Amino acid sequence: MKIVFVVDGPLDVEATLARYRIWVEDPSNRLAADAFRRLLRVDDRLVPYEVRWRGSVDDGRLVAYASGRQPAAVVAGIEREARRVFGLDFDLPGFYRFAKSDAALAAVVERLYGLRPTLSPTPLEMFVGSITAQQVNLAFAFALRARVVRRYGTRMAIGGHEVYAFPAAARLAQVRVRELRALQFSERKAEYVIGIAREIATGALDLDALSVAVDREVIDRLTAIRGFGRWTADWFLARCLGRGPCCPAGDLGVRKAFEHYYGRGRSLSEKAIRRRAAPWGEYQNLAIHYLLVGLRTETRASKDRM
DNA sequence: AGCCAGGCTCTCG
DNA sequence: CGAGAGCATGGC
Repeated sequence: MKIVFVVDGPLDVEATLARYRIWVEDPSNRLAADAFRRLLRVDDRLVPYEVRWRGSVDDGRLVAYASGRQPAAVVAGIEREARRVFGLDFDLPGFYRFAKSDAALAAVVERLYGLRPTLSPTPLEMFVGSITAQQVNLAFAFALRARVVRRYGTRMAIGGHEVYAFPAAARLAQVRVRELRALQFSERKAEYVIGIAREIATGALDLDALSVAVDREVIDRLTAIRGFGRWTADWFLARCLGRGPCCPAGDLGVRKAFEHYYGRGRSLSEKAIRRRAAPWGEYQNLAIHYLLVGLRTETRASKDRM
């Protein structure tokens, strides 16, 4: 089975997928030099696939491969996940035209041409990632999540490369708090992870309904769940649903980015950040991603020079 | 050693 | 309500 993707607008694959290299390795999203590998979960089946890329930033093509013939549901599932991981549904050309009106954005956009946000392949991965990332440093957060994947996920091999399926909600719903404590989760985070897994497994949280709900409803629905605050809801809108007009203004990284690009070294309040981002409308999500990566790569570049 | 990490809940005034 | 403590651990 083979799916060819025509990319609308520029795509810098290395920059877009860099997040899979920077911190701890993600066992369910394996990035090698030549391909991205993952397992698609369809009902009770796991289907290995890989995505390769060729061409330039401005004229790139992606091709997804799975073995043999596959039913339509599998083909559609792989296509959907790949589009998410590579950020293919973002309107980069429109954003670039818009970014010219803002000096800070214009400069960052030029330097990071072809960068796209990566969307979480599934909501559960996003939720578990968010819970682990609450309050602690990101390296530790990714390590925690990777432990969950290795402990409760299903291991398979794709062309000699080890890949884990992210654990199903039903599996995580059965986990005991003390098991996660052994993986160095705090009592609270263990409860949150098991709680959201149960909400999904039982259908109490309707993911299909959530994916089409308006932003305000998504925020209200998610923040009603224990362990889910505004920060988690905002990032879910941005990095799972791919909504344009969202602004995780409480995020530490976002606050640092606004301080750097718009505060002349002075920090902005969460309210002030929302006020500043609101006029960006549909492009808030993209703009904030560029500012975050912009600051991170700027810092890194200046460190390398020293 | 001590403070801070891409927060959230719970309690108290 | 808004502020403040507590959470658990790793890195500097």
